Amino acid sequence: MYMPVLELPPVRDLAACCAPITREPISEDSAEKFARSLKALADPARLRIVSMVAAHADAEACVCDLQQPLGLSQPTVSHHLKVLTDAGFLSRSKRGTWAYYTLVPGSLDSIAGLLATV
Amino acid sequence: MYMPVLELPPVRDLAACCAPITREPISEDSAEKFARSLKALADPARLRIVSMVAAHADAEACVCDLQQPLGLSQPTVSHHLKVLTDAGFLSRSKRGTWAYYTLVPGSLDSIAGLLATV
DNA sequence: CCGGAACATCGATGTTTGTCAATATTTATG
DNA sequence: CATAAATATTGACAAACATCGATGTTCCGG
Repeated sequence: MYMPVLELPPVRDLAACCAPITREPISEDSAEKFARSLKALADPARLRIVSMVAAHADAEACVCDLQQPLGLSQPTVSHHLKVLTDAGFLSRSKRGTWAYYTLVPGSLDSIAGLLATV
Repeated sequence: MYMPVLELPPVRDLAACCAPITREPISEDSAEKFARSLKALADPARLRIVSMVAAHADAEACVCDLQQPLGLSQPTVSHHLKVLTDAGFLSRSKRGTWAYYTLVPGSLDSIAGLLATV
């Protein structure tokens, strides 16, 4: 009594050069999303903004606070703040004529955590 | 290459809107370097490459291994591998006609660690 | 209600980047 | 040495991006 031979899946030619896969790599979709988050951080001005916000008491800063040390125009600073906010790293609250930006708690950590799983 | 505006505006009135600084934000230089590293990772194809390399037995893969699942041309895959290698995330070793890429141990972790200090 | 202050949005511009086709380079093999 | 295979490099091009000046918008004080 013997088992029927199982048909082999249409595997690609593994013979030549490469080691087998030991686990699934991240999906195309996850890569896309993760890349979007990293892109939001991958700019010197934006990294400094995040750092400056974190360096403030209350982890809070307004545009007027950032413009001069960054050496960038006000529209450019606003642009970067929007990118960081859209990506979920900062949140905006307006009080009077000022707009205060604060770090979203855990947002940086979650990126750091994702890096470990890549 | 375009330069940000260099001239510093006259000292602004600090009185008005903002909380004091509790620690020094990262330097312009560190921001520049860190951004370069993040930029190298901030691309869907490159994240998938890193993941695919890590997913291989021996954490090693050759170009031929990556091209088809990525759905990109061979020159494009080589380009991404070069970016990741120059940034210190992958290392290359050639054996015969094949080029094997492996993860540089700790390189991802060090980026994750830097994120915490921003 | 008017002027000014803080910030956002828009439009334009030069730069960087991701991609591919074509070509060069390197290595093994006949 | 000639050929083929795997990879790298080059050149070109369109899309994305960072930046700024000009302009809109919102809010406060007189």
